[in-house]
Amino acid sequence: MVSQTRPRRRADAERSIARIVAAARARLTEDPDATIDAIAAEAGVGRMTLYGHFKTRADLVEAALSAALEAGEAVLAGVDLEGDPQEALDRLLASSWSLVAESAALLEAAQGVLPSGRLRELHADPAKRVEDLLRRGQREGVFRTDLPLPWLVSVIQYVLHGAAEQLRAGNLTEANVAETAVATVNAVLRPPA
Amino acid sequence: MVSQTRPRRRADAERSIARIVAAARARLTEDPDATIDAIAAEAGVGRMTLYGHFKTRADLVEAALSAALEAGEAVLAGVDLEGDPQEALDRLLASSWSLVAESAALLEAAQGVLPSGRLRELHADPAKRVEDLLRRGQREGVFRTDLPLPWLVSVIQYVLHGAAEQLRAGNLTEANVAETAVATVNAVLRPPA
DNA sequence: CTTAACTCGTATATTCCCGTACGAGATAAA
DNA sequence: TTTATCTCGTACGGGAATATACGAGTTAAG
Repeated sequence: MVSQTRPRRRADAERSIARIVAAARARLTEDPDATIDAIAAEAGVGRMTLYGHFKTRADLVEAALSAALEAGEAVLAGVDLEGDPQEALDRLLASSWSLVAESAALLEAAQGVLPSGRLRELHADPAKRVEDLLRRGQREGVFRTDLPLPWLVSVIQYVLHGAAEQLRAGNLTEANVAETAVATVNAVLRPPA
Repeated sequence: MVSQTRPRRRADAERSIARIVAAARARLTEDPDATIDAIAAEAGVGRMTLYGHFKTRADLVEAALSAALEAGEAVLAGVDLEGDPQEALDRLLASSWSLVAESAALLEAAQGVLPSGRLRELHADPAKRVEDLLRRGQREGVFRTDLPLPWLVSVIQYVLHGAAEQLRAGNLTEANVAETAVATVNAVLRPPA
């Protein structure tokens, strides 16, 4: 998964990096412009330690985004995408909606600091998995075919991102946010009358 | 419409202000963190001239947001919202989707610099108009009632904002963006089977 | 135990942006 | 034409954030 360029790395360094990346994911998700200071503080490490592992801000953002996408991949890999596409999508969203929402937020955070090519490259694999499922659903007549596929994928992201936002704002609750998001996505994908 | 605190203001000042506000709307819509320099440059005016009319960044953002919302109000006021709610909404979106998308973007830009109370206050009127239409549609059985009304309003914003974004990215074209956005919104509001 | 790796504080350079001050020149309004 | 307003350049100060430099103390690994 992670590039193993340096064969020797001490255990505490490994731990620090993990905590920094976790902090970056958390912090950047709720504020795309979060300071390096803030991330270091949330990770419980000195700012200089952080710079020891990530020379530039872009490095850190990319690491956070990669970690989130890898986590997403791991979850997606564990979901059964066979059978009825509608139910498969429900399963997928139920188990990964928050991760997808996080990825979308990080993607936005990375928009400015990473070259757009690198961005698309990182995001290609997870997007493709959703895309394939939607395509199969379209073939089987379960999902609408009158709108561009990439648009449908984007709308799913917008909805999940929005759901996370409304949850933070207190307009949705932990109890109903997943249900609401899933119902909305299903409505978007349903073929028109 | 606009407060007339200063009875005497020269015509060229009036013109400058108009150009600055227009530039702010355009610039902030596509980059919420746009620099005052950039806005002044796009307005074709010196930075100091800008400061002559807007003492602080918040003032400028608020002016831009107000202008966009007023423009939206003007358009909304000209749309016939009576009759079948579904068709009324289609009319409304067709004639104002880009303005709503712009307002959403500016709203996001203003999130950090304006007190949230002032923000809600500015946004209350236009939002209410859409909300009323949706409510009427719900009563008449045209729109779904199983999801919270504020959520539906938010989703409309997300979709329109996303459509504008995809248009900028080149994934949608001028020709199909409105149609796509409207179809998506209709799908969201349609009662479930 | 010895070494190399890691942590982390302070200090500093740099950059970017906001906002203010001053003042000279251009222009609209009377 | 006279006057007040407006434009706009240059310059300055402050603040925040990124990134580097140096060095002393701490800790894992052999």
